[in-house]
Amino acid sequence: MKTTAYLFKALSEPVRLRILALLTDGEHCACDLMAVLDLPQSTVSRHLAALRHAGWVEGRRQGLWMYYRLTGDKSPLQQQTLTLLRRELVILPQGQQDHEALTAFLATKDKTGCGKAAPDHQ
Amino acid sequence: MKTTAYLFKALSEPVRLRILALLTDGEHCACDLMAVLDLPQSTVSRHLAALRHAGWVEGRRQGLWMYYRLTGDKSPLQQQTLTLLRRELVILPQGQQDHEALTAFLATKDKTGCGKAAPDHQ
DNA sequence: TTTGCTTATCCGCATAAGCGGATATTGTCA
DNA sequence: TGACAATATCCGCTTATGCGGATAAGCAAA
Repeated sequence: MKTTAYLFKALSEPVRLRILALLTDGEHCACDLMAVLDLPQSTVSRHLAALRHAGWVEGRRQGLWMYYRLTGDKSPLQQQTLTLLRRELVILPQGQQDHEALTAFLATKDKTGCGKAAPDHQ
Repeated sequence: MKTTAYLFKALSEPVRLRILALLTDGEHCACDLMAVLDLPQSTVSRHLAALRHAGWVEGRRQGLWMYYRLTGDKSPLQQQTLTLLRRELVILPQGQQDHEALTAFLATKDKTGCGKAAPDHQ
């Protein structure tokens, strides 16, 4: 019962819901999330840790970058809850805004650096 | 997003999950819940208020007693989440214990009083 | 090894949330 | 009305949680 409560506690923060929504369409590195959420690095990292401890996401290190994605084999409760949540988040304004902000950021992003748009050579 | 988080926050407390589980098979008055949960009246009342504010349960006053039940028309997200949750809670030991404790209490309960077993006339 | 970049953790602080006894409110019945 | 029962709210307290700057740790390339 306590662990079930813990599962939902991880979903009780708007920022964490936004992160889950962003990870719905694949893995992203922490700095991309920072850019979209527009929050300090320590804050984003802390929320990612919370989601990881509750088993919602998992991280993969590749060089300097940490790539996060939704956990592969979740419990049935988690799997099904996530399905519901996904349906909910895509229709929320914030979810749509974040998604657009992410694709916009990725399009202009400097692939060699992180958390910042590509320098403007023009 | 904030309101969705608020929805899940209500589910992030073991006591509140226990209450939801107990209400799964119908409405019960607050004092019955107190007896099963074995918690002070103020604590139970507070958790019931939290569930009510988040829209998970609704109360109906009948004389002195307040009868609580799962909300009739919930949002789709709530409805579906509750379905998942129900499946989870019935297989948890605590959920089964509480359920047994409730039926046992109701069997011996003094129908005219509340929160206490029937006086033993023997 | 040094430098620089990304991420994780630490720190002090502020706010939120839980607790349970005490009190207030609401309703019943004599 | 007064006494009592059930519930809600208030109170002071403690603990949990979030915040963001500062620092530490991990990694790559010079």
